[in-house]
Amino acid sequence: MQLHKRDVIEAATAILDNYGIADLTMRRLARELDVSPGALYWHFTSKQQLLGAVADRILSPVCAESDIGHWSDRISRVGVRLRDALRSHTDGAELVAASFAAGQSQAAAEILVRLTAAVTDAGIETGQAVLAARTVWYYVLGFTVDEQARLQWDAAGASAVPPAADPDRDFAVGLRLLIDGLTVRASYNAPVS
Amino acid sequence: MQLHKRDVIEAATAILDNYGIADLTMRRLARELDVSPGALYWHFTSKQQLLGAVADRILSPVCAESDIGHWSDRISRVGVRLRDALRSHTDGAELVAASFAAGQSQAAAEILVRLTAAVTDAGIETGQAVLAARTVWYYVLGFTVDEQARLQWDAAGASAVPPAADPDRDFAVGLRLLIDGLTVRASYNAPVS
DNA sequence: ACCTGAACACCGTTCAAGT
DNA sequence: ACCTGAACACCGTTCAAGT
Repeated sequence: MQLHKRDVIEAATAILDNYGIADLTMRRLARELDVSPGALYWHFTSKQQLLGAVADRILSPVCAESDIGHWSDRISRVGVRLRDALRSHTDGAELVAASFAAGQSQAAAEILVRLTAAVTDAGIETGQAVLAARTVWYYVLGFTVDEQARLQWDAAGASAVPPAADPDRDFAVGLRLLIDGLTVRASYNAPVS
Repeated sequence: MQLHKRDVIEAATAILDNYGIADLTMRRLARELDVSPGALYWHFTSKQQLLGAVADRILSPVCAESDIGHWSDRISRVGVRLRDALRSHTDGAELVAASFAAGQSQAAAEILVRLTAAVTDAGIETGQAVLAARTVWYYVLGFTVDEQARLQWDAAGASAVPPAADPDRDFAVGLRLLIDGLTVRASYNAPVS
């Protein structure tokens, strides 16, 4: 049976979900697929590129989402769906953050474009819109990396920091803070009515 | 000559500055200190703990900073000083982000406390203040990780994404966005005058 | 108390050689 | 075109034994 990119990404996602990012190694992945480690390098030029493909798979439900309505609803929706997508895979936020930093996730770039469009519709000028969109991105990724890290602490039996009572509400607080900030910024650029 | 924690942290910082986080390994560090790798485990229980100590060293100038003035100035100042501290070491942001996620940086926790105090002084209730402080933290770390990652791309000769013309100004935009958001949130809690 | 030496169980990546 | 086998140059961590 021939090895295909899709099979590799699927197997990698399975390891991630079941064992976490620390166990997602090229050798372990090859073993799971019953091939030699070198075989993976026929299909991917590096581990980073492979992880980028996994990141794109994780983010695909966010990209598939419709993008209509008021700008603030669009930002909220992307934020919430993004966090959901990350949380549906063990260490999903960490993997996506790493792939984004390495410039290996096309889907991450696409989500940033959509956030930028929503910010622009709020009435922020283009130059600042990209920066504001990134701020939202950093927030969602940072919050979720943190959230998933705390899960590991609990699993490891570290009861020093108790888990948040209502993480969904906590997440919404920061998101609203950003949207409030955008509303203020936009009002400076608004035409005098 | 006896090996002390301080020497180890100093040597680790030197490797970080000169070669980056990828080269900051326990074995490499031991070689540089002319000891066997096992010797490091007498002074530190794990690599994560050692990196946490390096993170604390990187963040120490931020903790030493005075903390007076209007709440918004205090947040700006911590943000700017934090970014400066991270940027004065190769991969500084990545190292601190990792140590924070692992719960190994005491200095990071202290900075978060200071940010929370500033947010509280803005007139935000305690529960939300911690969340808002974290939002600022995620922003500064996310922005700077990104900024330092782009430096590596340039060094590697990837001219696809041109470097930002004025990163200091770009950084200020996101910071002001957050402060504007805090002002709005605070006004809801403000006593009717 | 502090450190060495050596081992254990791994890594990512490359590449001649096979089919 | 696609993959194997084997190597290269590494990792973090542990622990008996030395001083």
